[in-house]
Amino acid sequence: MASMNEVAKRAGVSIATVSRVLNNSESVNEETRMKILKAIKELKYQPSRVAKRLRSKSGAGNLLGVLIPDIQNPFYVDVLRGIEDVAYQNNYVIIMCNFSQDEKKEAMYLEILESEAIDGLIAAPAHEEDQRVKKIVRNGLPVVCVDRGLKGMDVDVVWVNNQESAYQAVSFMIEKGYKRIAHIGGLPTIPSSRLRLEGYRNAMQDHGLDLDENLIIQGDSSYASGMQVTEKLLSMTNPPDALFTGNNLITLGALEVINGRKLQIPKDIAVLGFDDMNWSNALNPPLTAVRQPAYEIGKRAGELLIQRIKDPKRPCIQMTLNSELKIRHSC
Amino acid sequence: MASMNEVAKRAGVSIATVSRVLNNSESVNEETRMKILKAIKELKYQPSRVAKRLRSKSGAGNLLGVLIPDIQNPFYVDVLRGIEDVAYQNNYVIIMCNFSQDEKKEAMYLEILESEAIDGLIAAPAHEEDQRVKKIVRNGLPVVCVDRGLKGMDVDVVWVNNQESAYQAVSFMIEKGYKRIAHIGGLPTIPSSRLRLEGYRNAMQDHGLDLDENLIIQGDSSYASGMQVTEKLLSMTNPPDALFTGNNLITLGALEVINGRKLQIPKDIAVLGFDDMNWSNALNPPLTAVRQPAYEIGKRAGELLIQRIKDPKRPCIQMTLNSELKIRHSC
DNA sequence: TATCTCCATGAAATCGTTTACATTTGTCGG
DNA sequence: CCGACAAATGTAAACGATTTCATGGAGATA
Repeated sequence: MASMNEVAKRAGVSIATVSRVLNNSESVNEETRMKILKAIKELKYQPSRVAKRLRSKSGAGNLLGVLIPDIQNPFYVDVLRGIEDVAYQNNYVIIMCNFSQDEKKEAMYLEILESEAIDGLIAAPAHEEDQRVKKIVRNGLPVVCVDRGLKGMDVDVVWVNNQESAYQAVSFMIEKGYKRIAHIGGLPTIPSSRLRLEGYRNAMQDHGLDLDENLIIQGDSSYASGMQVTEKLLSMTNPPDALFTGNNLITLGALEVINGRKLQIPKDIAVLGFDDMNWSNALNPPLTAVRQPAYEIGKRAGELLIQRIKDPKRPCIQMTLNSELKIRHSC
Repeated sequence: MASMNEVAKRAGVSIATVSRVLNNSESVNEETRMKILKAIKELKYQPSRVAKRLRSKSGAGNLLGVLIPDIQNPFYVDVLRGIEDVAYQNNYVIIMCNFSQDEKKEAMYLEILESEAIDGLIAAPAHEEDQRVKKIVRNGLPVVCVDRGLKGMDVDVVWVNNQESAYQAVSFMIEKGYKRIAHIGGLPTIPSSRLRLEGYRNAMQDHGLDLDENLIIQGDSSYASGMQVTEKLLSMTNPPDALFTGNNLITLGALEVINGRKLQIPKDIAVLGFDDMNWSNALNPPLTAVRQPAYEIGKRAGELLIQRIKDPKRPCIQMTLNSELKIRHSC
C-alpha cells in the first residue's frame, strides 16, 4: 500500500501539501493539486485510516462501536441494519460487539472499543446501572443508548414506550375476551422487561381482572426460557387462555411448545408477542405482535450519534418512537 | 487515556522497558517489572490498539474483517456468531460489513477494511469472479471464504456440499411421492444457487421425473422474491405439489403466500427449505429443511483465519461440512 | 588486569497521518 | 523603492506504540 510519502515524492511536493489536497483545506495551487491527484491515481493511494485515527484523536476516525446484548435476537439485527445504513452513508464503519448478555464479555468489548479509539458508541447496556457504559459516557465519548437507558445519566436514548405498548397490547387481549392471560417476561435486570411487565399488570388491574401471580413468570429472555416457561404454564391444572410474551425469542420458544402439543392458536391458546419480525406472516397463524420500529431505532440512533460527534455540546435527547400493534391472527 | 509514556514516567523507566513487560519479551528485572505493573494499575493504563496496529504492520492488530452479503438472512447471523465466538476467545475484534448484495457497497467496504489494516478477512464474496476480493487475496492478506469460493484462486474455503445436499433433499421429496416439485432459486450469480439448482435437476432426472422448466424460477434470494415466485407458481393452471426453496428468506416468503391462501402444508403443497433456522419448530407445521451448520461454518472459518494469520504459508484448505436433512412436518 | 558475556535498560527510528509554524515569492499601497 | 500582506509550500513535531541498536555494569575467564 502506497503511503502519503510516496505520493509526495512522485508529485514532487511535501507530504503536507498532499494532506492539504486530500482534506481540501487551505489554498493549494491548481496545478500542483492536479499533479498530486495524478500521483494518487497512479499509485492507487489510499489513506490509512489507522494513522489518521492515531493522529487526530476524535471524530476523524470514522469508526463507530456497536454493543448489543444478543445478535440472535432479530430485533437487534434490525437495529444493527439501521445503524449500518446510516454509518455507510456517512462513511463510517462499524465494530460490532455482541456480548450475549454476558457482563464479562461486555466489559472486555468496551475496553477494546476504547482502545480502538472509536469516535462514538451505540450501546444497549446490560442494565440501567451499567457502570462500564456509564464510565465511558463520563469519559466524554459520544454515546447513544438504544432500547435501554442509563439511570441518573444524561445521555441520548432511542427507544419505544415499553410500558404503554404493553398496556395497549394486553388491553387488546382483554377486549378480545381473554381472561387468564399469562405473561412470560424477560430478564428482570433489563429495564424493558420490567416496563413491559408493569404495563401488563396495569392493564389487568385497570380492566378489573384479578392478577394470578402464577401466570407471571420471568425467564432469561432466551428461546429456551420461552419453551420452559410455556411448558410450565400449559401444564398447570388451570392453564392460561392467552400468552403475552416478553420478546421475540420467547415468542418463538412458546410457539414451538404450542405446536408440539398440537394446540390451536388462538382457539386453545392465544399468543401476542412483544417484538414483531419481518416474517411474522410466515407463521401460522400469522402472529399478532407489538411491532417496535427496530430498523428506525437503529437509524435514529446512528443519526443522533453522528450529530453528537460533530457537536458534543448539543443537549441530550430521549427519543421515544411509537410502536404499533400489528393485529394478525394469533390473538 | 494514559499512554505508555506516562506509565514510563511514573515508574521512572523508559517506554521501551514498559513495552517489554507488556509483551513479556526479553528479560526485565523483577523489581522494575513490579514498579511498572503498579504504575499501569494506578493509571489504569490500556494500550492503544490503534498505535499498535500502525506500528507493527500485520498480525498484531487483533482486528478481523467480516464481509457478508445479507445480515437479514439468519444463516449469516449464525455464521457471524460462530466467527465472533472464536474471535472473542482469541482476543480479536470484528469489523462487520454487510454489503446487502450491493457490489458498490462491497467495494467500499473492502477499501475501508484494507485501510483499517485488518489482520485478516472472512468473506462471502458476491460471486466466484469477485475481482475485489481476489485482489485482496493477491495482496497477501489472510482470507477465508465462507459459503462461496473464488474461481481459480487458492484460498481457504468453508462451505457445505450444496449440490449433494440439494440432491438428497429433492430425492427425499420424490420418495415421499411428490411429482411436480418446483424450485425457487436464489440469485443466479451466487455459486450456491447454481449448485442447489444443479442438485435439484439431477435428482429429478435420476428419478425419472420430467423436468418442467416452468417450475424452475430464480429470484434474487430475498424474502420478496420468495413471495413473488410462489404467487406465480401457485397461480399456474397446473401448480406444483411441492416447493423446494433455495434459501432461508425465500422459504419464509413462500410460507407467507401459502398461509395467505389458506393452503395446508403439506397436504395442499409441501415445502422443503434449504437452510434451517433455530426456530424452525416454531413454524406450523415445523419446517422440513436442509440444515447447514451455520454456526460451525463461522467457527471453522474463524479458526482457519487465525491459523493462517499465524502461519501465512500453510497450504489452503477447502473444508466441506456436512449438512443434514431435518425431517419435520412440512414435507 | 584486560577482555568477554550477559543482563537490564535507554535512545531513537519507525509506522502514516495532521497541523502549527516557518519560509519563499509575488503583489500592492504609500 | 520599501514594508506589509497573502498565497503556496515546506519543515518538523506529534499521536502511541514496537523494535533495533547502543550502553553500562556485573561476573566470569584467562
